[in-house]
Amino acid sequence: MRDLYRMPGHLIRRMHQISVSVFAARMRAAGQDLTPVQFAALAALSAHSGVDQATLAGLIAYDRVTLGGVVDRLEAKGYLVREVSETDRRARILRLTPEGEAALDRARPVVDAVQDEMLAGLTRAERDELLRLLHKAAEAGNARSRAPLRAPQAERPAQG
Amino acid sequence: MRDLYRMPGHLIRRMHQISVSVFAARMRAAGQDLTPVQFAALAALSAHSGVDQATLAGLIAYDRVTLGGVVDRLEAKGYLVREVSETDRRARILRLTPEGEAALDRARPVVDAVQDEMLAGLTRAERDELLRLLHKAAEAGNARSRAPLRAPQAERPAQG
DNA sequence: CCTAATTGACAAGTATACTTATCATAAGTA
DNA sequence: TACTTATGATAAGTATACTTGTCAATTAGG
Repeated sequence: MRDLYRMPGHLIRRMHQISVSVFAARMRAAGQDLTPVQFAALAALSAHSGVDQATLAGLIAYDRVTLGGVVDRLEAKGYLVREVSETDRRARILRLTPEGEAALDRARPVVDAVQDEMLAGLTRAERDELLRLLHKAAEAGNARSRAPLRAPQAERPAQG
Repeated sequence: MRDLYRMPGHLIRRMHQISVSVFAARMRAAGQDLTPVQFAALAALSAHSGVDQATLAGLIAYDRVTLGGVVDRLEAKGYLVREVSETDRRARILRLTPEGEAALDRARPVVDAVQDEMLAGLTRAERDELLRLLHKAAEAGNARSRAPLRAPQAERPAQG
């Protein structure tokens, strides 16, 4: 069997762990209080205001049940509001509040810095190549995930 | 700000999600019941029998508290035993049972198959390059993780 | 030797990230 | 229209994956 330390699964998990750790550290240093999924939800909601929870989950590739809890916490922070849809009373329509938009704008530069720091060990060319390979592999594996990405086609072309 | 779908953090998370999903599906199909971290713990313990929990956590780059719960569940399954160390009464020495060794041996080929399936969209050359880049980035980011890898130097040379 | 700092393990709390099941509502078909 | 299926949301349960705090035991320094 191949060495644990050479397994794609192990290395992906390590990079995810590093990513989450750097994200938390940078957010904390900036005096902000958003988790990665909370940021993703705010960003997607800003671009697609008025979608329901299930649609938002698809836009950022999260399980609907998981996203329900995330939305709970964002609502508690006053960053978004839930309204019952007028056309489908099962659905909850989500909208950012001005506070939510402000929190998102504050977070954007911090999140950009996180992306650079987590790949600090790679040259620029290597980062580009890693990004290309991850994008290709993630696209190919989308259906194998429990929560496939369901984004507008225009936003996820086949190659980066 | 760069597109969410092009962010390293997002793509890493997606690949992790796909990895975990494929792992669970393959394990289930094989009639086995191990999670990724449980497998990693068994594999590391098989190679380093008799280490304590904190050392095992370092060997697979997990938080000590998290690993405590993992070990609880492996103990409940009868895959390992905990003994108080004779040289340090704070420490719990871990050893695989024959059932644990058997479960590990059954899992190995399944886990190997998972590694291939999660990168199904890439050519062999691309997989090798992705692995190299992930290894390099993970090594560089090790200290930025909350639970750095503390493996014997011989088992993690700088390049794969 | 004695105090201080460290370490191994665990408790409690938070936040994902899933599972299955349930409920209400919608949409489809006969 | 009646029946069936599908869907949006939530509840309950499991398993990470961390945080801080506590306790006991060990080690290091003076």
